[in-house]
Amino acid sequence: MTSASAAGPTRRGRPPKGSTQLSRDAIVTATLQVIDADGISAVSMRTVARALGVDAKSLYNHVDGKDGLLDAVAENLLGSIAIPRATGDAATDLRGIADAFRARALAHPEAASLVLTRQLTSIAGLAPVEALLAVLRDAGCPVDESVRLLRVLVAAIIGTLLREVHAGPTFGATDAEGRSTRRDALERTELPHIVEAAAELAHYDRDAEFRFAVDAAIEITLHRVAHLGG
Amino acid sequence: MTSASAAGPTRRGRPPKGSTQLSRDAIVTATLQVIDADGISAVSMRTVARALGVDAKSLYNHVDGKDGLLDAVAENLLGSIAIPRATGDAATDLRGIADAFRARALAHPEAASLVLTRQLTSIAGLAPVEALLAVLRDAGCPVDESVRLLRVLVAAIIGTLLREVHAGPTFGATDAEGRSTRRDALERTELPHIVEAAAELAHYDRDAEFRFAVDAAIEITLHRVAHLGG
DNA sequence: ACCTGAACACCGTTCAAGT
DNA sequence: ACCTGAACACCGTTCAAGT
Repeated sequence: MTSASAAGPTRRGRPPKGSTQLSRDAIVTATLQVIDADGISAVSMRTVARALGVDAKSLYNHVDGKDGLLDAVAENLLGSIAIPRATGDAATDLRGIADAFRARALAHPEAASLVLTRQLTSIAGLAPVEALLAVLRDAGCPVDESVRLLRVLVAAIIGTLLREVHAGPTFGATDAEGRSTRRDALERTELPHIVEAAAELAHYDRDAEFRFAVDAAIEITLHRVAHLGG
Repeated sequence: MTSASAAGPTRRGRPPKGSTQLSRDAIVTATLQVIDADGISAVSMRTVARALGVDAKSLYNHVDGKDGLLDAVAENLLGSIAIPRATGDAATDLRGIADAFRARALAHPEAASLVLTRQLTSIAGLAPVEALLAVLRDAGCPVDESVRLLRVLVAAIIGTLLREVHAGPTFGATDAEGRSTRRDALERTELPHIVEAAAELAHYDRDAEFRFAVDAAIEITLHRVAHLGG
C-alpha cells in the first residue's frame, strides 16, 4: 500500500533528460514514414506514436487529433514542393510548376491522395498557387480571368494525378499481365465503344498522360490569355 | 442450467418469417442514407447494420467487408447516372454527360467523394465512359485519340467536382461571412499575387466554375478532333 | 443459405494525475 | 509544459454454432 517505488515500467511526467523531445515536425515525419511503409490505412495515433517510442496520447499536445495530423502531413508535402525559377515563357513555367507538383506527389504516392483530396484551409500550401498566379499575371491576364484559369489548371493536375496515384500497378504500363487482365474484363462488358477501345483503355502511360492533359490545359489557358491581354 | 428457453432477446439462425430479407441492395441503400444523414465518417458496419435492424456481421454475407461496401455504394451511384440521349452535336452531348455526372454527385455530396476517389475496377460504372467514347467516335475521332481526350475530360470533371464537393459552405457563393473570413486569411499571407486576387479567390460560383472548366476541356477536345478527323 | 454469440485485436479521445 | 494511466465508447473481422 505504500506509494509505487522505482519499478514502474514506463515513465510518467515530462521526459527525464534529452530523450529527443517530441515535436510537431517529428510527428509529421514519422507519419510520412508509416504511410510510405504500410499505406495510409496503417496510420493511427497508436502506430505513429509507436514509431516514435511514445504514448499515443502524447501526440495530442502537438497536433489536433488524427484529422489535424493528416492535415499537417498534407501541408508539409504541399509546402515542400520545389517550384522552379520562372523563365519568362509562360507555357514552360506553367509546365514546370505542374511537374514539380507531380514529382512531390509521386515521391510519396501513398500520401499523395491526402494532398489531392483534403480541403486545405491553411496558408501553408499556397506557394504553388502564388507561383501559378504570378505566371498568368505576368503573361498579361487580368486578375479574375487568372483565378478562373488557375482553377482549370489545378483541376486538370489534380484530376490526372488522382487517377495516376490510384491506378496502382494493375493499371500501369509496366505491368503487362495486369493490363491484359483488364483488357479482357473490358471486352466482356459488351459495351460497343468500350470493347472497340479496350486495348487503349487498358494501357496507361503515366508520363505521357500527364503531359497530354496538362499541355491541353495550358494550351487553352494561353489561348484565352492571348485573346484578352495581348 | 437447462438449455435456453424462449426468452432470448435476439434471434439466431435464419430469419423466422418474412422479416424483410437482407440483401445487397438494401445494404447499399441503407449505407447511402447513413452517409447522407451523418456523413461518410459515420459509416461503420455497425451503424449500417443498426439502420437495418440487423447484426453487423450479417452484412458479410452480402458484401465484401467495409471496403467492398463502399465500392458497392460508389458503383451504385455511378450506375444510376441518367445519361441524356445524344443530339448529334458533340459539344452539347459532352456537356450533357458531364452535367448528368455532376447532378448525381451533388445529389449525394457526402457520398460523391467515393465515386471521385475510389479506383473502380468493376464494370458497373462504365456507362458514362461508353457514352463519352460514343460521342468522340461519332465526331470522327480515332480510337486512340478518343481515349486520350476522354481522359482529359474525365480528369477535368473529377478535379472540378472534387473541389466543389470538398469546398463545403466556407467556400460557396452563398455564405458571405465565410467568404470574407477566407478573404482576410488570404490577405494575411503577404504573397503578393494572392493578396491581389484575394477577393476572386475567396469567391466560388459552383455552377459557373464547373461550366467554365468543362467547356474549356470540351473546347480543346473538339479543336483537336477537327484537326484530325474533319 | 443465412444469421448471430463469443471473441480478438484493434481504434480515437478525455481527463485527471503526475513530474 | 508536457507526458501517461485509467477509462470509455467505439471499431472490423473470424469462426463456430445455430436454425
